[in-house]
Amino acid sequence: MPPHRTRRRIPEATVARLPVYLQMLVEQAELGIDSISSEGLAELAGVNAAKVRKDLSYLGSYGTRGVGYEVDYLVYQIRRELGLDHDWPVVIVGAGNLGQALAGYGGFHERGFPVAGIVDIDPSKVDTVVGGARVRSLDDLPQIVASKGVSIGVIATPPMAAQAACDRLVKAGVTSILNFAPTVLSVPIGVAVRKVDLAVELQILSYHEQRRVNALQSAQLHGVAADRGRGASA
Amino acid sequence: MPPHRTRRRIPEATVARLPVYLQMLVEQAELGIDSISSEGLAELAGVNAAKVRKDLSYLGSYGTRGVGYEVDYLVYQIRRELGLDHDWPVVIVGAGNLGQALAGYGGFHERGFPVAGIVDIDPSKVDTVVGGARVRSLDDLPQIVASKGVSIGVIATPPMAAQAACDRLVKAGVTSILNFAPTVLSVPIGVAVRKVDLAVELQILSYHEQRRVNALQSAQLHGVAADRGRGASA
DNA sequence: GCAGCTTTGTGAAAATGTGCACATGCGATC
DNA sequence: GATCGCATGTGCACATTTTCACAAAGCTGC
Repeated sequence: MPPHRTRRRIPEATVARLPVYLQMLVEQAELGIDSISSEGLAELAGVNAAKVRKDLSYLGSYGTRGVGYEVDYLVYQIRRELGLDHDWPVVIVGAGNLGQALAGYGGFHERGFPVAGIVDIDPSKVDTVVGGARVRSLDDLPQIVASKGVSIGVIATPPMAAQAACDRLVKAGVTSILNFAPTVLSVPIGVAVRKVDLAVELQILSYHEQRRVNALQSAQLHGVAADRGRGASA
Repeated sequence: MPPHRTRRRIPEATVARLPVYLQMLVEQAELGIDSISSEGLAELAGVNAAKVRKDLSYLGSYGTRGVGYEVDYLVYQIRRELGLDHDWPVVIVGAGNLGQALAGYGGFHERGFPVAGIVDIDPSKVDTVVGGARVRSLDDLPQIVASKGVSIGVIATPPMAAQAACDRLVKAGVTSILNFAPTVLSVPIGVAVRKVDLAVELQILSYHEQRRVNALQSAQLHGVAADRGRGASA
């Protein structure tokens, strides 16, 4: 048997939930729990138990019927599947408000994504120290990426500069990008991009607030009491 | 006809894309463009043209066949549907790294979400000034929410404190929550929650990096040249 | 007013994701 | 070592989302 066969592809929706399971499992492990049922994990993760079982079944049959899953082993398997059995250094482009907060955010290193460097195009920011890291010039990007083996870049620039930052990251050899700028990036095929847009999140909430208001008005008009709204959505 | 009939429900996937369209449309408007086709908008937003048309069709028939959509009018309609025809003040709980960055991030106010206040439980942080706002005590939360008409809360606390922060927000009358802590919040029915977990985003990218590596190894083993990887995903 | 070109709006099909329900298999107990 | 209870793993039906393909409709020029 080959040491690591390329397994059947895992559905994207499942990939997005695995990190949440992982988080919960690690917490349980720290509490000394060594076995957990799909139902227990489902409750912690805020999803349906059947979904947990189906998700985990993509990894293989790692549960024991009548018992549940061994926490440590599951942690190991999810980590392996997500490629978290080693660190992935990241480089941050943009040392503004957000970039500095990210660089100073301990959670990155703690969860396997040490900050290999933070760069900015503005010479007045270069050599200042934020979150324990010295800001370096954008021109040092290729050198940082190559020497530290970085494959993930984080864009925390103003929107206008995001595409340029992206291009330089890609040219330097980065193959995955986390984009905080409210911009659609264009990248060559083979480069993965994920976008986090804080304003978009708020606007989605705004939509739900708006509906709530409309529903209330409508209920008053028609003398109805209901509006169950929407429950929590992870 | 009532002034604003409660329209057919818009699919969640569409709601999540409308803010992106809006962003692109506003940019086009600023460039002086006053008409755009579904194909043009699709390219800007990084999606498929059919999807744009279907998404917009949930708002109503606001396009002109053979011509396209009038940018200004579409901006108006999307804004109205998302409830962005007025501001939604937000309150931030947690004045750590992230909370401070969020308070100082101009994009919120600019896009209709002024920061009505930032609170922290730590007395040593209270009364310090971050991003132009004075940090206030967590105990002032009800007063801030009531006086400023806040309905959206942002949680930027450490994970351990997130559920407590959430409970206090809900008790103060907040009905939508944006959670940056890596925790699953439990809220009463009718309260909307969205979660942004930076580490989760990185872990999803890690999965794709991992697959890339596996695919490369596998290709080498079998003498194959391919690995088209995954293109950009918004 | 009609022909031709363009682009919307939308049924219908395909793909993806979710949740139920239950057969299967494992451990415990006697 | 046979029986029982319990939780996994999965087939299947249903729901949601995406994509295709095309008729309907508007604008232009003759």
